[in-house]
Amino acid sequence: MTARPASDGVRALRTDARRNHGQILVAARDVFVERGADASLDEIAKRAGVGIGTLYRHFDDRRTLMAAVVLDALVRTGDAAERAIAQGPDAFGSLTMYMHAVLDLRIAVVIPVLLEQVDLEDEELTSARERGARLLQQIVDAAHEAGALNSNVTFADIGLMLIRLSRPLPGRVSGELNAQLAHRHLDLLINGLQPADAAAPALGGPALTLQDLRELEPG
Amino acid sequence: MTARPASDGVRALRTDARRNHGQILVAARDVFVERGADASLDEIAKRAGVGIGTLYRHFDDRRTLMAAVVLDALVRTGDAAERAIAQGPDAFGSLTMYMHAVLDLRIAVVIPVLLEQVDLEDEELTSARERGARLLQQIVDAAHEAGALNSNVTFADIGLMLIRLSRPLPGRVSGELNAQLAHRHLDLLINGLQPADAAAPALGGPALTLQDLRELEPG
Amino acid sequence: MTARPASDGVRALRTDARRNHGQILVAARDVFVERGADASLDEIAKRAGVGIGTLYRHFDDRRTLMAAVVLDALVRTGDAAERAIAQGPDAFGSLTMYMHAVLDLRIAVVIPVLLEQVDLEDEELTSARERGARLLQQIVDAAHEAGALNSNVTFADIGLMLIRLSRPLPGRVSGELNAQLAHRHLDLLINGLQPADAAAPALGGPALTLQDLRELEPG
Amino acid sequence: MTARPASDGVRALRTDARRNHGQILVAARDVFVERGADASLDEIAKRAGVGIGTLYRHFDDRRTLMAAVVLDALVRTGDAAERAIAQGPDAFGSLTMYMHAVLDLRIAVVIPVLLEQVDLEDEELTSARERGARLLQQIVDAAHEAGALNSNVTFADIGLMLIRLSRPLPGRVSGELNAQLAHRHLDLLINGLQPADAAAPALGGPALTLQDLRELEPG
DNA sequence: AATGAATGAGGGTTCATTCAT
DNA sequence: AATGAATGAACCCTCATTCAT
Repeated sequence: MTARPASDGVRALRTDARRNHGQILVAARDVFVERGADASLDEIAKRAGVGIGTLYRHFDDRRTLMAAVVLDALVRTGDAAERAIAQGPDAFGSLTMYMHAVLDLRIAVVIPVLLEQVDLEDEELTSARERGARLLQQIVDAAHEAGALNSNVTFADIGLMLIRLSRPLPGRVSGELNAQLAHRHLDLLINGLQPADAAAPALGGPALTLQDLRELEPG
Repeated sequence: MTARPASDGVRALRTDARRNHGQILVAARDVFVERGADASLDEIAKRAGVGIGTLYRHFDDRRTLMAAVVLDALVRTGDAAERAIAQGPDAFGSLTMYMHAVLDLRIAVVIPVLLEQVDLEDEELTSARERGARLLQQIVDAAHEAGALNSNVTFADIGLMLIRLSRPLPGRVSGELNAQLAHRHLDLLINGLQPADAAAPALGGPALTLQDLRELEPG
Repeated sequence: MTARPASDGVRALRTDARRNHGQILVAARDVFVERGADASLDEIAKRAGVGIGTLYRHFDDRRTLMAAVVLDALVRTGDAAERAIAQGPDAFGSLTMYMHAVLDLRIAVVIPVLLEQVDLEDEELTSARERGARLLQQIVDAAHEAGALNSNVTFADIGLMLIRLSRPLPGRVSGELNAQLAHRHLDLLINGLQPADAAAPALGGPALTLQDLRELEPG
Repeated sequence: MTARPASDGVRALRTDARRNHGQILVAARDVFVERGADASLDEIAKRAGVGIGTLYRHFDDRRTLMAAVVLDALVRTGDAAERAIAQGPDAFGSLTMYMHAVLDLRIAVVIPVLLEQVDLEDEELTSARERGARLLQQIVDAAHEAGALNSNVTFADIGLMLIRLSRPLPGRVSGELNAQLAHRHLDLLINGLQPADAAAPALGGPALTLQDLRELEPG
């Protein structure tokens, strides 16, 4: 009943492989966020500290790797939806909590970046997408029923605006600032541009001036 | 009144060159919009009906070409601002008119696409940017003074949201639908998510369902 | 008579190893025949049901494996020669029996495929080759002595024509058809192109038309 | 009516390009014959004295290059058929003249080597193939009608035997020797293995001994 | 002795840029 | 000034071989 040495050996190897798998996934996510969907796989391998061949052993090709990164992000997004449903103070509160949570998942930025090139036939991916969609639909429906959400606003509007807000802004915008601005602009969307009634909270995130903007740009 | 022969020759050449310059610029804009910032310069040259060498004679390199395309778009954006100031019914009306007009400038989509890779040191570009910024600042200030715009909302918020809204959505979204959704989402931003008071207009653009979304996706 | 436990363990391992050795050899022969000399060793290992590492434990490198496959084919070819000598109706009959038998050894196709890349220094290989050569020489000599074989035709002519006939034809030619055509063309060689005297047997194998040929081709 | 300088310039450039085109084609033919259909395109480019990019400018990809090499060979084969028809002493003489001529076209060896990987949809290729087939069919028909060719022997038999005879033998066989052996083995095929009647000519090419063969082999 | 993960060189292909004409 | 051929670096991907377990 005691594990034999050989068995130990095998397990150790698998541990290595699993570590590599994880490292590649993390590196891919980071590099895709930084460099876009065209990032070099060589750079990802280097960042993960493995050879390019190892990357290919773990992921059949570029699209497979992208699909894995997207899958990871989708699963986490679904989890966020469940938390928002469970913990939101009311229907509209769940909706805004969900939207901010998705933006907090820095991982989510890869979804719009990679979605274009990924194989949606993949079963795991499909089911993660459907779970996420189902949960968001549920959140939207609840907000509609509570009369808290403009009845014109659909599930797709929420999803697409999250994609717009998740995308890193062009130029020399740091990840940190990107995240702050995403939340600020989400507040803007929630409140609308016109002056809020007294109860509405102030916008979060930095109120950039023209000068600030200029300094962010590449050159 | 009659030009001398030699001068004719020179002037004729310049005319040719100018025509080529314009054709390349138009082709570049179109190709960048269609294929993204990574489009092949060969394709642009072909589309413009010139050799790749001619393209390089007119634009030192890829970034220079991109800068020229962006400059053109910025100038048109500035023009739109002037029209919105002159023609808007009131301060807030000028602001919304400006924002919709920028989205209408299909050319504007190249700004976010190309901005990342462009040399902002360029003098013409800088001055076009400053003119545009000055005019937008003027519009924003007027709306603030009229008490029609949430005082937290800055010039940068407006500019960045326009960038977010201008970007083509990922997936199989046609140019047409992209434009409609941009306007719809701008309305959303203007009104906020919560139920509007009776006076607010309905959202424009298509109210997509989950099913619609799915059909747009690649795969 | 009872083996000691320790010895059992060792012998058991050797049995395993021997089984693997054989499986790899069979898989290599099949894969080389199917995919040509460039076949991937990974595929061979998979086909043999072993890890690639195991393949390399048994065969130092690609050429060693090829040499082993060739050796096996050479041994069988030698056996066929012995049978032809023993069983042929007469000297010329032994020769034709031998030639058809070699073509029947589907294994023989690997000889021309692999011969280019194999290390002929190998001792076992050399001796198998010499045995085969000796036996064929004996067959040829007998046919010459019987006056049944054109005296210009040498051992090498026979051997090389067998190589030519064994090679799979290019294009979408099935293994089955390849075999039939090899035999047909051997008959052609035996009889010559000109009309045979009445006693000569008809050609075996399919008489392909131009149309048949066209359908065999890739594209 | 005198050519203008500019026109000269253009023509000169085209001359360069045409020279490169030809050089690449020749290099490809040689390298494919030497190294087989898997030869590295880099080596071909190097042999032709051009960069790899130049090779790709002239030939879209590997298959296109192969198709061009094959086309060239097919055209020359067709020409040989026409000459054999015009110059042969009689029907059977035209056939043997044709067969020897095809073997003389060292170029023809690339046909079997490359045929597997080439796009037969190509129009030029198709028409060259059909011309060649038509002419060979005509030669075969004439020989049949003259009663000089075994009536069992079809067009396809001739074509396939030429493919078998054209293929370079495996091992360290020089191009020169390969050619000689091909002709010798063609004579063998024409005459058959059994002793010829007095009128038949002796075999051409070297009568290799076992020892000769051994020295040809790799190792 | 077996395993299969890791490696990295090498091949095909694309494309920005240069340069001879 | 226009042309388009040439170049070669860079990228994706495959596979023979090594090595830790």
